[in-house]
Amino acid sequence: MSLEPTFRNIRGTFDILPRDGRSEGAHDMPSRAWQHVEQVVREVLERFNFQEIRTPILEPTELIARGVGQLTDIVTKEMFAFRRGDTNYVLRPEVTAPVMRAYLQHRIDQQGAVQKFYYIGPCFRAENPQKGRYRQFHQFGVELIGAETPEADAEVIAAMMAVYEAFGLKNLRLRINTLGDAESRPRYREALRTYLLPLADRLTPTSRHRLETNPLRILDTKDERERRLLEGAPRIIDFVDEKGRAHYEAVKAHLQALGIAFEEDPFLVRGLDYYTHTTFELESPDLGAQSALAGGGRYDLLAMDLGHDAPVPAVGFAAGIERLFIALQAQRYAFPEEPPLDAYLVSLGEEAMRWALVEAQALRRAGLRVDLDLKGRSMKAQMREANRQQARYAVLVGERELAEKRAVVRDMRSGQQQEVPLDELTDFLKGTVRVSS
RNA sequence: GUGACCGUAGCUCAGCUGGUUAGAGCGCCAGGUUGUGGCCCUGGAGGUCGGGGGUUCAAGUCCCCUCGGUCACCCCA
Repeated sequence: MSLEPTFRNIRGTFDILPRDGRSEGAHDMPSRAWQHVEQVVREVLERFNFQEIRTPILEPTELIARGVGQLTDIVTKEMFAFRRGDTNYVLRPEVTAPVMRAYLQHRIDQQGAVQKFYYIGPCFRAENPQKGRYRQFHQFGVELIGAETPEADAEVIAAMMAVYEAFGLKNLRLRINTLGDAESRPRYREALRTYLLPLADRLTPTSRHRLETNPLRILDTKDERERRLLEGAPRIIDFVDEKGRAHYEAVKAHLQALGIAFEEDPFLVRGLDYYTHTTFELESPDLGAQSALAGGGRYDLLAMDLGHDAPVPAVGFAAGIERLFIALQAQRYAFPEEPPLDAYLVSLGEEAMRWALVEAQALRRAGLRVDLDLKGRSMKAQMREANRQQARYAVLVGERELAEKRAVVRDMRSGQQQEVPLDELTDFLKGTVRVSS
C-alpha cells in the first residue's frame, strides 16, 4: 500500500483524477464533474453580471492578518505562511481580502460604478481535515463592491441561492442576522460582557477567554449549557441604530419579495472580523458536522482595515466546492457523462501504426474525438481498449488494408463492419457520426 | 492542537481462540478465435499483511511506538 520512498499528496489535499477511482488522496469525483460544477457556477453568476476576477494564491501575510482579523482562528492558527527574504507570504485562506486589495490597488473605486466580481479557485487553511474540510479546498464566491443599499445584500444572496437552485438542491437552510456597525458593535459587546461576566464560571474555558478577546464569538457556541445561559442575553438588534435596523428590515423584505425563504438567527456571528450589518449562512443537512455550504455578509469596514482612507461599502458570499459536491452526491445529482470517443484506430504492424498516428491527426482536425493504440498491442487488446473507451467506431488497418487503401470500420454497438477507402474515411466518419448522434 | 475508530493485492473485503507456501470478488494481462471488443471458460501477474520495535518455539493475528486514513471537537467553505 505505501512504500517508504514514494511520495504522497500532502495531508488534507487531494488529486482530482480523470476517472473516479476510489483511492486515498484522490477526490471521489472525476475532473469532468469538477469542470461541470465550475461551469454551472460561472453561467449562473455571469447571468447576474458578476465578472471573474483572478487574484494570486500568494498574498502578503499582513493583508490577511489585517483583513480577516488578528484574533481570528484563521490568522492565529490556520495560515500556511512563510518568510522569504524580508517578505511574509501566505497561501490565501479566503478571497475577500485579496479581492478588496485588488479593487483598491487598481483604483477601481474611481470608476464609480458598482463592481460585481466572482471568483473560483483554491484556498488554504492548516486545519485538521475531516469530512467537508481540507487544507487545500476550493471556493467560489462573489464580491459586490460600491453599493451600500439593502438591495445589494439581497442581490448577493439571490445570486448565491441561484447557484444552488441551478443544481436542484433541496432542503437548504438560509439563516441571516445583523451585526450592526462600528458604532453599535462596541456597545453591544460591552452589554454582552456585562451579562456574561457574572456567569463566567459556568462558561467553557475558551468562552471565558473570549469574554476578554471577542465576546461576540461566544454567541455561536454549540455547547448546550452555554446556549441556555445565552437565552437571556441581550440581543444585537436592540443595539443597532435606526439606520442599521432599517437596512436589516429592508434586506428581509427584499428576500421575501424574491421568494427566498430564510430564518433569523440572532446568534449567527461569523469568525471573520470584517463583517458588519448583514451576515448569512447557508446550511445543508447532507454535509455532516461541517454543515455550512456557503456564508457571507456585508463588510463595509474592510477597506479601511486595509488602510484605505474611506469606507467602501461591500457585500459578498463564499461557498465551498467540496461541500457542494457532498450535497450533490447525497441528493443523487446526475453529472453529465463522459463524452464517448468517435473512433479508435486499431493498427497492426509498424507501418499501420504510423498510418494511424497520421490519420488520427486528420480526423481530429475534422473535429472528431479520436484515439489510437500507442503500445503496439495485439489486435484483441486494441479492440478491448476501443470497447473500454466506448468508442463509436473501431477503424482497423493492417498491411492488407494499407496495400488496398481501405480500412475496416466496425460499428462497436451493432458489431457490423464495412470497408471504407482510406481517403474517404474522414467524410465517412464525420457523416455517419453526425447522422447517428 | 485534542479525541475516537481504522490500516491485509490497483479497488472492496475474508483470514476462527497466534501455528504449515496469506485468500476471494472486481479490475489488469494472456490464451480459448494464425487479424477483432462486450458474455463465457482457462491461466497469469500483483502483497516487506502501513512502518519500526517487543513478547513467543511461532504473529497478519498479542503489546509499545510511529506514520497514514476516517470521523468528531474547535472553527469555517
